[in-house]
Amino acid sequence: MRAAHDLSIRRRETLLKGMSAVVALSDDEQQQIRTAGSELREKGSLIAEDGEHRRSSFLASGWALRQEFLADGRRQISGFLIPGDPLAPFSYLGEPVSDGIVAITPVEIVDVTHIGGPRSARLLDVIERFNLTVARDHLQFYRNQMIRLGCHSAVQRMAHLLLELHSRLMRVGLTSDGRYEFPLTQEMLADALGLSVVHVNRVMKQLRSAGLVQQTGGKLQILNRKRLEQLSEYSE
Amino acid sequence: MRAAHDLSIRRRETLLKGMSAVVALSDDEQQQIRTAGSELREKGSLIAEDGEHRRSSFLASGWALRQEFLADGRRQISGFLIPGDPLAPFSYLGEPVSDGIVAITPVEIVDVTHIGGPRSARLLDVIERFNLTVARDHLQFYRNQMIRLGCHSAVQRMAHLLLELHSRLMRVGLTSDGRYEFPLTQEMLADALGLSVVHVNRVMKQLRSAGLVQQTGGKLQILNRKRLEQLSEYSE
DNA sequence: ATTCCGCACGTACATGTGTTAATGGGTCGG
DNA sequence: CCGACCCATTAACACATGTACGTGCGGAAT
Repeated sequence: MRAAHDLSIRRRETLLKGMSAVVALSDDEQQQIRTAGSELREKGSLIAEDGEHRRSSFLASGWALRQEFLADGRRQISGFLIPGDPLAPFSYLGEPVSDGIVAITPVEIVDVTHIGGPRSARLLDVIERFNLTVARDHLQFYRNQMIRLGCHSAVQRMAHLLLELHSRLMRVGLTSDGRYEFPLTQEMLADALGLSVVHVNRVMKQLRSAGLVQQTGGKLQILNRKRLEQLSEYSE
Repeated sequence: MRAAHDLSIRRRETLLKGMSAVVALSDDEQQQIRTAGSELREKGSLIAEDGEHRRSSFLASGWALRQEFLADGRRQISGFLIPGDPLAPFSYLGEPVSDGIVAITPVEIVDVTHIGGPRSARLLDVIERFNLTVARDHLQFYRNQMIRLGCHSAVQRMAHLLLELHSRLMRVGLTSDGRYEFPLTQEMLADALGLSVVHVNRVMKQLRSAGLVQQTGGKLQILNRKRLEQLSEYSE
Protein backbone atom coordinates (compact mmCIF):
# COMPACT_ATOMS: atom_id res chain seq x y z
CA MET A 1 0.00 0.00 0.00
CA ARG A 2 2.59 2.45 1.15
CA ALA A 3 4.83 1.58 -1.78
CA ALA A 4 1.99 2.07 -4.23
CA HIS A 5 1.22 5.47 -2.79
CA ASP A 6 4.84 6.59 -3.05
CA LEU A 7 4.85 5.48 -6.64
CA SER A 8 1.77 7.52 -7.39
CA ILE A 9 3.40 10.58 -5.84
CA ARG A 10 6.48 10.16 -7.94
CA ARG A 11 4.43 9.86 -11.10
CA ARG A 12 2.73 13.10 -10.28
CA GLU A 13 6.11 14.76 -9.97
CA THR A 14 6.99 13.67 -13.49
CA LEU A 15 3.84 15.29 -14.77
CA LEU A 16 4.63 18.47 -12.85
CA LYS A 17 8.12 18.49 -14.22
CA GLY A 18 6.79 18.22 -17.75
CA MET A 19 4.39 21.09 -17.26
CA SER A 20 6.84 23.29 -15.36
CA ALA A 21 9.28 23.06 -18.21
CA VAL A 22 6.73 24.92 -20.29
CA VAL A 23 4.58 27.14 -18.09
CA ALA A 24 5.21 28.64 -14.68
CA LEU A 25 3.15 26.99 -11.95
CA SER A 26 2.52 28.59 -8.57
CA ASP A 27 2.85 26.44 -5.45
CA ASP A 28 -0.89 26.49 -5.24
CA GLU A 29 -1.36 25.19 -8.71
CA GLN A 30 1.24 22.50 -8.25
CA GLN A 31 -0.58 21.34 -5.17
CA GLN A 32 -3.86 21.19 -7.05
CA ILE A 33 -2.33 19.02 -9.72
CA ARG A 34 -0.80 16.78 -7.10
CA THR A 35 -4.21 16.17 -5.62
CA ALA A 36 -6.18 15.94 -8.84
CA GLY A 37 -8.07 12.74 -9.48
CA SER A 38 -6.46 10.04 -11.54
CA GLU A 39 -7.31 6.85 -13.26
CA LEU A 40 -5.22 3.74 -13.77
CA ARG A 41 -5.53 1.79 -17.00
CA GLU A 42 -3.83 -1.42 -17.91
CA LYS A 43 -1.57 -2.08 -20.83
CA GLY A 44 -3.42 -2.46 -24.09
CA SER A 45 -6.57 -0.63 -23.05
CA LEU A 46 -8.19 2.06 -25.15
CA ILE A 47 -7.75 5.29 -23.23
CA ALA A 48 -9.63 7.66 -25.46
CA GLU A 49 -11.53 7.24 -28.65
CA ASP A 50 -11.49 9.27 -31.76
CA GLY A 51 -13.79 12.24 -31.29
CA GLU A 52 -13.76 12.33 -27.50
CA HIS A 53 -13.11 15.61 -25.74
CA ARG A 54 -10.36 15.26 -23.15
CA ARG A 55 -9.09 18.78 -22.94
CA SER A 56 -7.58 18.46 -19.51
CA SER A 57 -6.39 14.89 -19.35
CA PHE A 58 -2.70 14.13 -19.09
CA LEU A 59 -0.57 11.06 -19.09
CA ALA A 60 1.12 10.97 -15.69
CA SER A 61 2.99 7.72 -16.18
CA GLY A 62 3.46 5.05 -18.80
CA TRP A 63 3.44 5.24 -22.56
CA ALA A 64 0.61 5.34 -25.06
CA LEU A 65 0.20 5.69 -28.77
CA ARG A 66 -2.11 7.39 -31.21
CA GLN A 67 -3.31 5.16 -34.00
CA GLU A 68 -5.60 5.21 -36.96
CA PHE A 69 -6.74 2.24 -38.97
CA LEU A 70 -7.10 1.99 -42.71
CA ALA A 71 -9.81 0.07 -44.46
CA ASP A 72 -7.44 -2.78 -45.32
CA GLY A 73 -6.44 -3.31 -41.71
CA ARG A 74 -3.13 -1.54 -41.77
CA ARG A 75 -2.61 1.13 -39.19
CA GLN A 76 -0.65 4.33 -39.01
CA ILE A 77 0.70 5.26 -35.61
CA SER A 78 0.76 9.02 -35.68
CA GLY A 79 2.73 9.47 -32.50
CA PHE A 80 3.70 8.24 -29.07
CA LEU A 81 2.63 9.75 -25.76
CA ILE A 82 5.01 9.86 -22.83
CA PRO A 83 4.49 11.08 -19.26
CA GLY A 84 3.51 14.72 -19.17
CA ASP A 85 1.74 14.69 -22.52
CA PRO A 86 -1.84 15.94 -22.84
CA LEU A 87 -4.27 13.57 -24.51
CA ALA A 88 -5.75 16.28 -26.70
CA PRO A 89 -3.18 19.03 -27.27
CA PHE A 90 -5.34 20.68 -29.90
CA SER A 91 -8.34 20.98 -27.65
CA TYR A 92 -8.43 24.78 -27.48
CA LEU A 93 -8.86 24.55 -31.21
CA GLY A 94 -12.15 22.81 -30.65
CA GLU A 95 -10.45 19.72 -31.96
CA PRO A 96 -11.27 16.56 -30.01
CA VAL A 97 -8.92 13.62 -29.62
CA SER A 98 -7.91 13.00 -33.19
CA ASP A 99 -7.19 9.30 -33.25
CA GLY A 100 -7.60 6.38 -30.93
CA ILE A 101 -5.21 6.46 -27.96
CA VAL A 102 -4.06 3.11 -26.64
CA ALA A 103 -1.95 2.32 -23.58
CA ILE A 104 1.35 0.64 -24.39
CA THR A 105 2.20 0.09 -20.75
CA PRO A 106 0.08 0.42 -17.62
CA VAL A 107 -0.72 4.12 -17.45
CA GLU A 108 -2.02 6.70 -15.05
CA ILE A 109 -4.24 9.42 -16.44
CA VAL A 110 -4.75 12.63 -14.49
CA ASP A 111 -7.84 14.63 -15.28
CA VAL A 112 -7.65 18.14 -13.96
CA THR A 113 -11.31 18.96 -14.52
CA HIS A 114 -12.04 16.93 -11.41
CA ILE A 115 -10.40 19.62 -9.34
CA GLY A 116 -12.68 21.59 -7.07
CA GLY A 117 -11.84 24.72 -5.11
CA PRO A 118 -11.76 28.43 -5.80
CA ARG A 119 -8.71 28.64 -8.04
CA SER A 120 -9.83 26.12 -10.62
CA ALA A 121 -10.53 28.69 -13.28
CA ARG A 122 -7.05 30.09 -13.20
CA LEU A 123 -5.51 26.65 -13.24
CA LEU A 124 -7.55 25.67 -16.25
CA ASP A 125 -6.22 28.77 -17.91
CA VAL A 126 -2.65 27.69 -17.22
CA ILE A 127 -3.47 24.28 -18.60
CA GLU A 128 -4.81 25.86 -21.72
CA ARG A 129 -1.53 27.71 -22.14
CA PHE A 130 0.35 24.48 -21.60
CA ASN A 131 -1.73 22.68 -24.21
CA LEU A 132 -1.08 25.52 -26.58
CA THR A 133 2.65 25.14 -26.30
CA VAL A 134 2.45 21.40 -26.65
CA ALA A 135 0.28 21.88 -29.71
CA ARG A 136 3.07 23.89 -31.25
CA ASP A 137 5.48 21.08 -30.51
CA HIS A 138 3.07 18.67 -32.10
CA LEU A 139 2.95 20.69 -35.26
CA GLN A 140 6.71 20.47 -35.31
CA PHE A 141 6.47 16.76 -34.77
CA TYR A 142 4.01 16.38 -37.62
CA ARG A 143 6.37 18.16 -39.92
CA ASN A 144 9.28 16.04 -38.76
CA GLN A 145 7.20 12.99 -39.33
CA MET A 146 6.29 14.09 -42.84
CA ILE A 147 9.91 14.63 -43.66
CA ARG A 148 10.84 11.32 -42.12
CA LEU A 149 8.22 9.48 -44.14
CA GLY A 150 8.71 11.48 -47.31
CA CYS A 151 12.45 11.90 -47.67
CA HIS A 152 14.25 9.59 -45.31
CA SER A 153 15.44 6.04 -45.68
CA ALA A 154 14.44 3.42 -43.16
CA VAL A 155 17.65 3.80 -41.13
CA GLN A 156 17.29 7.56 -41.02
CA ARG A 157 13.68 7.37 -39.89
CA MET A 158 14.55 5.02 -37.10
CA ALA A 159 17.51 7.06 -35.93
CA HIS A 160 15.42 10.20 -36.03
CA LEU A 161 12.64 8.69 -33.96
CA LEU A 162 15.00 7.28 -31.34
CA LEU A 163 16.63 10.68 -30.93
CA GLU A 164 13.33 12.48 -30.73
CA LEU A 165 12.07 10.15 -28.04
CA HIS A 166 15.27 10.71 -26.13
CA SER A 167 14.95 14.48 -26.08
CA ARG A 168 11.31 14.36 -25.11
CA LEU A 169 11.98 11.94 -22.27
CA MET A 170 14.94 13.97 -21.13
CA ARG A 171 12.70 17.00 -20.70
CA VAL A 172 10.66 15.15 -18.09
CA GLY A 173 13.69 13.59 -16.43
CA LEU A 174 13.11 10.06 -17.63
CA THR A 175 16.55 9.46 -19.08
CA SER A 176 19.88 8.72 -17.48
CA ASP A 177 22.96 9.07 -19.57
CA GLY A 178 21.39 8.42 -22.94
CA ARG A 179 19.44 5.51 -21.58
CA TYR A 180 15.68 5.26 -21.38
CA GLU A 181 12.78 2.88 -20.88
CA PHE A 182 11.74 1.52 -24.25
CA PRO A 183 8.42 -0.34 -24.31
CA LEU A 184 7.89 -0.21 -28.08
CA THR A 185 7.70 -3.44 -30.03
CA GLN A 186 9.12 -3.67 -33.50
CA GLU A 187 5.60 -3.89 -34.83
CA MET A 188 4.76 -0.51 -33.30
CA LEU A 189 7.92 0.97 -34.73
CA ALA A 190 6.97 -0.42 -38.11
CA ASP A 191 3.50 1.11 -38.02
CA ALA A 192 4.88 4.44 -36.88
CA LEU A 193 7.61 4.65 -39.48
CA GLY A 194 5.74 3.18 -42.41
CA LEU A 195 7.95 0.11 -42.60
CA SER A 196 7.43 -3.62 -42.36
CA VAL A 197 8.26 -5.44 -39.15
CA VAL A 198 10.97 -7.41 -40.84
CA HIS A 199 12.65 -4.32 -42.08
CA VAL A 200 12.50 -2.67 -38.68
CA ASN A 201 14.34 -5.68 -37.38
CA ARG A 202 17.00 -5.36 -40.06
CA VAL A 203 17.42 -1.68 -39.33
CA MET A 204 17.70 -2.11 -35.57
CA LYS A 205 20.27 -4.85 -36.08
CA GLN A 206 22.18 -2.50 -38.33
CA LEU A 207 22.12 0.30 -35.77
CA ARG A 208 23.19 -2.06 -33.02
CA SER A 209 26.03 -3.68 -34.87
CA ALA A 210 27.25 -0.24 -35.93
CA GLY A 211 27.58 0.49 -32.22
CA LEU A 212 25.10 3.35 -32.31
CA VAL A 213 22.50 2.00 -29.90
CA GLN A 214 22.10 -0.83 -27.46
CA GLN A 215 19.00 -2.58 -26.23
CA THR A 216 18.84 -4.56 -23.01
CA GLY A 217 16.09 -5.40 -20.61
CA GLY A 218 13.40 -3.17 -22.03
CA LYS A 219 15.74 -0.20 -22.12
CA LEU A 220 17.40 1.54 -24.98
CA GLN A 221 20.70 3.32 -24.81
CA ILE A 222 22.12 5.74 -27.29
CA LEU A 223 25.82 4.99 -27.56
CA ASN A 224 26.93 7.40 -30.22
CA ARG A 225 24.62 10.36 -30.40
CA LYS A 226 26.77 12.33 -32.79
CA ARG A 227 26.83 9.73 -35.50
CA LEU A 228 23.16 9.05 -35.02
CA GLU A 229 22.44 12.73 -35.55
CA GLN A 230 24.57 12.90 -38.66
CA LEU A 231 22.87 9.82 -40.00
CA SER A 232 19.36 11.13 -39.47
CA GLU A 233 20.01 14.77 -40.24
CA TYR A 234 18.41 15.40 -36.89
CA SER A 235 17.92 19.03 -36.12
CA GLU A 236 16.39 20.55 -33.03
CA MET B 1 -6.36 48.64 -67.62
CA ARG B 2 -10.03 47.97 -67.37
CA ALA B 3 -9.49 44.27 -67.98
CA ALA B 4 -6.83 44.10 -65.29
CA HIS B 5 -9.13 45.75 -62.81
CA ASP B 6 -11.96 43.37 -63.57
CA LEU B 7 -9.59 40.47 -63.05
CA SER B 8 -8.56 41.78 -59.68
CA ILE B 9 -12.21 42.09 -58.67
CA ARG B 10 -12.91 38.54 -59.66
CA ARG B 11 -9.94 37.28 -57.66
CA ARG B 12 -11.25 39.04 -54.63
CA GLU B 13 -14.56 37.25 -55.07
CA THR B 14 -12.77 33.91 -54.97
CA LEU B 15 -11.18 34.83 -51.68
CA LEU B 16 -14.54 35.94 -50.30
CA LYS B 17 -16.13 32.73 -51.43
CA GLY B 18 -13.48 30.74 -49.63
CA MET B 19 -13.97 32.64 -46.41
CA SER B 20 -17.75 32.71 -46.60
CA ALA B 21 -17.82 28.95 -46.84
CA VAL B 22 -16.35 28.88 -43.33
CA VAL B 23 -17.44 31.98 -41.42
CA ALA B 24 -20.36 34.32 -41.88
CA LEU B 25 -19.32 37.71 -43.24
CA SER B 26 -21.49 40.80 -43.03
CA ASP B 27 -21.84 43.02 -46.10
CA ASP B 28 -19.62 45.49 -44.34
CA GLU B 29 -16.87 43.00 -43.77
CA GLN B 30 -17.07 41.72 -47.30
CA GLN B 31 -16.66 45.24 -48.55
CA GLN B 32 -13.62 45.75 -46.37
CA ILE B 33 -11.98 42.65 -47.76
CA ARG B 34 -12.81 43.76 -51.28
CA THR B 35 -10.97 47.00 -50.70
CA ALA B 36 -8.05 45.63 -48.70
CA GLY B 37 -4.58 46.23 -50.06
CA SER B 38 -2.94 43.55 -52.13
CA GLU B 39 0.40 42.66 -53.57
CA LEU B 40 1.25 40.91 -56.81
CA ARG B 41 4.16 38.50 -56.94
CA GLU B 42 5.48 36.68 -59.92
CA LYS B 43 5.83 32.98 -60.38
CA GLY B 44 8.76 31.50 -58.53
CA SER B 45 9.14 34.27 -55.99
CA LEU B 46 9.50 33.63 -52.29
CA ILE B 47 6.32 34.97 -50.70
CA ALA B 48 7.09 34.38 -47.06
CA GLU B 49 10.04 32.99 -45.21
CA ASP B 50 10.21 30.55 -42.40
CA GLY B 51 9.58 32.40 -39.17
CA GLU B 52 7.75 35.36 -40.60
CA HIS B 53 4.49 36.47 -39.02
CA ARG B 54 1.75 36.85 -41.61
CA ARG B 55 -1.33 36.32 -39.56
CA SER B 56 -3.71 38.09 -41.87
CA SER B 57 -2.32 37.42 -45.31
CA PHE B 58 -4.30 35.40 -47.78
CA LEU B 59 -3.74 34.02 -51.21
CA ALA B 60 -6.34 35.71 -53.42
CA SER B 61 -5.28 34.11 -56.68
CA GLY B 62 -2.71 31.70 -57.99
CA TRP B 63 -1.05 28.71 -56.39
CA ALA B 64 1.85 28.45 -53.97
CA LEU B 65 3.63 25.74 -52.05
CA ARG B 66 5.19 25.25 -48.67
CA GLN B 67 8.62 23.71 -48.76
CA GLU B 68 11.44 22.75 -46.48
CA PHE B 69 14.94 21.79 -47.53
CA LEU B 70 17.11 19.06 -46.12
CA ALA B 71 20.83 19.28 -45.72
CA ASP B 72 21.46 17.10 -48.75
CA GLY B 73 19.42 19.33 -51.02
CA ARG B 74 16.27 17.29 -51.13
CA ARG B 75 13.08 19.07 -50.27
CA GLN B 76 9.79 18.10 -48.78
CA ILE B 77 6.77 20.01 -49.99
CA SER B 78 4.44 19.99 -47.03
CA GLY B 79 1.44 21.33 -48.85
CA PHE B 80 -0.03 23.44 -51.62
CA LEU B 81 -1.83 26.76 -51.19
CA ILE B 82 -4.77 27.63 -53.39
CA PRO B 83 -6.85 30.82 -53.57
CA GLY B 84 -8.55 31.56 -50.27
CA ASP B 85 -5.84 29.97 -48.13
CA PRO B 86 -4.19 31.91 -45.32
CA LEU B 87 -0.40 32.01 -45.36
CA ALA B 88 -0.12 31.23 -41.67
CA PRO B 89 -3.15 29.27 -40.52
CA PHE B 90 -1.58 28.53 -37.16
CA SER B 91 -0.92 32.16 -36.38
CA TYR B 92 -3.34 32.44 -33.43
CA LEU B 93 -1.18 29.75 -31.93
CA GLY B 94 1.70 32.16 -31.92
CA GLU B 95 3.17 30.02 -34.65
CA PRO B 96 4.72 31.98 -37.52
CA VAL B 97 4.90 30.78 -41.09
CA SER B 98 6.34 27.32 -40.69
CA ASP B 99 8.18 26.76 -43.92
CA GLY B 100 9.14 28.79 -46.93
CA ILE B 101 6.22 29.69 -49.15
CA VAL B 102 6.91 29.98 -52.87
CA ALA B 103 4.64 31.11 -55.69
CA ILE B 104 3.98 28.44 -58.29
CA THR B 105 2.07 30.81 -60.54
CA PRO B 106 1.75 34.58 -60.48
CA VAL B 107 -0.12 35.26 -57.24
CA GLU B 108 -2.02 38.02 -55.52
CA ILE B 109 -1.66 38.33 -51.78
CA VAL B 110 -4.22 40.25 -49.77
CA ASP B 111 -3.17 41.54 -46.39
CA VAL B 112 -6.09 42.53 -44.25
CA THR B 113 -4.04 44.37 -41.64
CA HIS B 114 -3.78 47.21 -44.12
CA ILE B 115 -7.46 47.87 -43.60
CA GLY B 116 -8.34 51.08 -41.84
CA GLY B 117 -11.70 52.20 -40.58
CA PRO B 118 -13.76 51.70 -37.45
CA ARG B 119 -14.74 48.07 -37.83
CA SER B 120 -11.23 46.67 -38.25
CA ALA B 121 -11.15 45.06 -34.85
CA ARG B 122 -14.23 43.01 -35.44
CA LEU B 123 -13.05 41.99 -38.86
CA LEU B 124 -9.73 40.81 -37.48
CA ASP B 125 -11.71 38.75 -35.03
CA VAL B 126 -13.63 37.10 -37.85
CA ILE B 127 -10.36 36.43 -39.59
CA GLU B 128 -9.00 34.81 -36.50
CA ARG B 129 -12.01 32.51 -36.44
CA PHE B 130 -11.44 31.74 -40.09
CA ASN B 131 -7.81 30.90 -39.48
CA LEU B 132 -8.82 28.67 -36.64
CA THR B 133 -11.09 26.62 -38.84
CA VAL B 134 -8.49 26.40 -41.54
CA ALA B 135 -5.97 25.29 -38.94
CA ARG B 136 -8.25 22.41 -38.07
CA ASP B 137 -8.38 21.47 -41.74
CA HIS B 138 -4.62 21.64 -41.86
CA LEU B 139 -4.28 19.25 -38.99
CA GLN B 140 -6.51 16.92 -40.90
CA PHE B 141 -4.34 17.42 -43.93
CA TYR B 142 -1.20 16.64 -41.96
CA ARG B 143 -2.70 13.41 -40.77
CA ASN B 144 -3.82 12.53 -44.27
CA GLN B 145 -0.36 13.29 -45.50
CA MET B 146 1.23 11.08 -42.85
CA ILE B 147 -1.03 8.23 -43.83
CA ARG B 148 -0.34 8.81 -47.47
CA LEU B 149 3.40 8.78 -46.95
CA GLY B 150 3.38 6.00 -44.40
CA CYS B 151 0.91 3.48 -45.70
CA HIS B 152 0.03 4.21 -49.28
CA SER B 153 1.61 3.12 -52.52
CA ALA B 154 2.68 5.65 -55.10
CA VAL B 155 -0.53 5.34 -57.10
CA GLN B 156 -2.66 5.73 -54.01
CA ARG B 157 -0.77 8.80 -52.87
CA MET B 158 -1.17 10.44 -56.23
CA ALA B 159 -4.87 9.62 -56.49
CA HIS B 160 -5.41 10.88 -52.96
CA LEU B 161 -3.68 14.17 -53.65
CA LEU B 162 -5.54 14.79 -56.91
CA LEU B 163 -8.86 14.20 -55.18
CA GLU B 164 -7.97 16.41 -52.25
CA LEU B 165 -6.98 19.26 -54.53
CA HIS B 166 -10.25 18.85 -56.37
CA SER B 167 -12.40 19.16 -53.27
CA ARG B 168 -10.46 22.13 -52.00
CA LEU B 169 -10.72 23.92 -55.33
CA MET B 170 -14.39 23.08 -55.61
CA ARG B 171 -15.04 24.83 -52.31
CA VAL B 172 -13.81 28.10 -53.79
CA GLY B 173 -15.55 27.57 -57.09
CA LEU B 174 -12.44 26.88 -59.14
CA THR B 175 -13.55 23.63 -60.71
CA SER B 176 -15.95 22.87 -63.50
CA ASP B 177 -17.16 19.34 -63.91
CA GLY B 178 -14.18 17.60 -62.33
CA ARG B 179 -11.78 19.80 -64.24
CA TYR B 180 -9.35 22.24 -62.71
CA GLU B 181 -6.28 24.35 -63.37
CA PHE B 182 -3.20 22.26 -62.63
CA PRO B 183 0.08 24.18 -62.49
CA LEU B 184 2.10 21.52 -60.67
CA THR B 185 5.12 20.03 -62.36
CA GLN B 186 5.98 16.40 -61.87
CA GLU B 187 8.94 17.46 -59.82
CA MET B 188 6.68 19.25 -57.36
CA LEU B 189 4.42 16.24 -57.18
CA ALA B 190 7.46 14.10 -56.50
CA ASP B 191 8.67 16.29 -53.66
CA ALA B 192 5.21 16.46 -52.15
CA LEU B 193 4.56 12.73 -52.30
CA GLY B 194 8.01 11.49 -51.40
CA LEU B 195 8.61 9.95 -54.82
CA SER B 196 11.15 10.36 -57.57
CA VAL B 197 10.25 12.37 -60.65
CA VAL B 198 10.54 9.33 -62.83
CA HIS B 199 8.13 7.41 -60.71
CA VAL B 200 5.63 10.25 -60.67
CA ASN B 201 5.75 10.06 -64.42
CA ARG B 202 5.09 6.34 -64.39
CA VAL B 203 2.18 6.77 -62.00
CA MET B 204 0.55 9.60 -63.93
CA LYS B 205 0.87 7.58 -67.09
CA GLN B 206 -0.76 4.68 -65.34
CA LEU B 207 -3.67 6.80 -64.11
CA ARG B 208 -4.16 8.30 -67.52
CA SER B 209 -4.08 5.05 -69.45
CA ALA B 210 -6.50 3.55 -66.95
CA GLY B 211 -8.89 6.31 -67.96
CA LEU B 212 -9.05 7.82 -64.48
CA VAL B 213 -7.69 11.27 -65.22
CA GLN B 214 -6.82 13.38 -68.21
CA GLN B 215 -4.33 16.20 -68.56
CA THR B 216 -4.53 18.80 -71.31
CA GLY B 217 -3.36 22.35 -71.60
CA GLY B 218 -2.38 22.91 -68.01
CA LYS B 219 -5.64 21.49 -66.74
CA LEU B 220 -6.45 18.24 -65.07
CA GLN B 221 -9.72 16.43 -65.31
CA ILE B 222 -10.96 13.65 -63.12
CA LEU B 223 -12.72 11.19 -65.38
CA ASN B 224 -13.68 8.46 -62.97
CA ARG B 225 -13.98 9.80 -59.47
CA LYS B 226 -15.44 6.64 -58.02
CA ARG B 227 -12.61 4.38 -59.03
CA LEU B 228 -10.07 6.98 -57.97
CA GLU B 229 -11.66 7.08 -54.54
CA GLN B 230 -11.66 3.33 -54.20
CA LEU B 231 -8.06 3.22 -55.27
CA SER B 232 -6.90 5.78 -52.76
CA GLU B 233 -9.19 4.86 -49.88
CA TYR B 234 -10.13 8.50 -49.94
CA SER B 235 -12.36 9.54 -47.10
CA GLU B 236 -13.70 12.98 -46.32
C1' DA C 1 14.43 31.37 -87.43
C1' DT C 2 17.52 29.87 -84.11
C1' DT C 3 18.98 28.77 -79.77
C1' DC C 4 18.15 27.71 -75.29
C1' DC C 5 15.85 25.73 -71.51
C1' DG C 6 12.29 23.73 -68.71
C1' DC C 7 9.61 19.98 -68.61
C1' DA C 8 7.29 15.67 -69.84
C1' DC C 9 8.47 11.19 -71.14
C1' DG C 10 11.16 6.84 -71.78
C1' DT C 11 14.78 2.97 -70.94
C1' DA C 12 17.98 0.10 -68.35
C1' DC C 13 19.61 -1.19 -64.31
C1' DA C 14 20.38 -1.13 -59.14
C1' DT C 15 18.54 -1.59 -54.63
C1' DG C 16 15.65 -0.74 -50.74
C1' DT C 17 11.82 -2.62 -48.81
C1' DG C 18 7.85 -5.83 -48.60
C1' DT C 19 6.15 -10.64 -48.24
C1' DT C 20 6.09 -15.13 -46.62
C1' DA C 21 7.53 -18.51 -43.75
C1' DA C 22 10.19 -20.79 -40.40
C1' DT C 23 12.92 -20.78 -35.95
C1' DG C 24 14.03 -19.75 -31.25
C1' DG C 25 13.99 -17.29 -26.96
C1' DG C 26 11.40 -15.36 -23.35
C1' DT C 27 7.30 -15.18 -20.08
C1' DC C 28 3.05 -16.48 -18.22
C1' DG C 29 -0.44 -19.55 -16.53
C1' DG C 30 -1.65 -24.27 -15.69
C1' DC D 1 7.63 -28.83 -15.69
C1' DC D 2 4.84 -28.03 -19.66
C1' DG D 3 2.47 -25.80 -23.34
C1' DA D 4 0.77 -21.37 -25.25
C1' DC D 5 1.75 -17.15 -26.73
C1' DC D 6 4.23 -12.95 -27.94
C1' DC D 7 8.06 -11.21 -29.84
C1' DA D 8 12.62 -10.92 -31.96
C1' DT D 9 15.26 -12.89 -35.51
C1' DT D 10 16.63 -14.84 -39.97
C1' DA D 11 16.36 -16.58 -44.84
C1' DA D 12 14.64 -16.55 -49.61
C1' DC D 13 12.28 -14.34 -52.90
C1' DA D 14 9.39 -10.71 -55.29
C1' DC D 15 8.63 -6.23 -56.52
C1' DA D 16 8.02 -1.30 -56.03
C1' DT D 17 10.68 2.44 -56.38
C1' DG D 18 15.12 5.00 -56.96
C1' DT D 19 19.12 6.33 -59.91
C1' DA D 20 21.34 7.56 -64.00
C1' DC D 21 20.84 8.29 -68.34
C1' DG D 22 18.78 10.09 -72.81
C1' DT D 23 15.09 11.88 -76.11
C1' DG D 24 11.94 15.19 -77.80
C1' DC D 25 8.50 18.69 -77.49
C1' DG D 26 7.13 23.48 -76.80
C1' DG D 27 7.60 28.09 -75.28
C1' DA D 28 10.60 32.22 -74.42
C1' DA D 29 14.35 35.00 -75.41
C1' DT D 30 17.38 36.89 -78.95
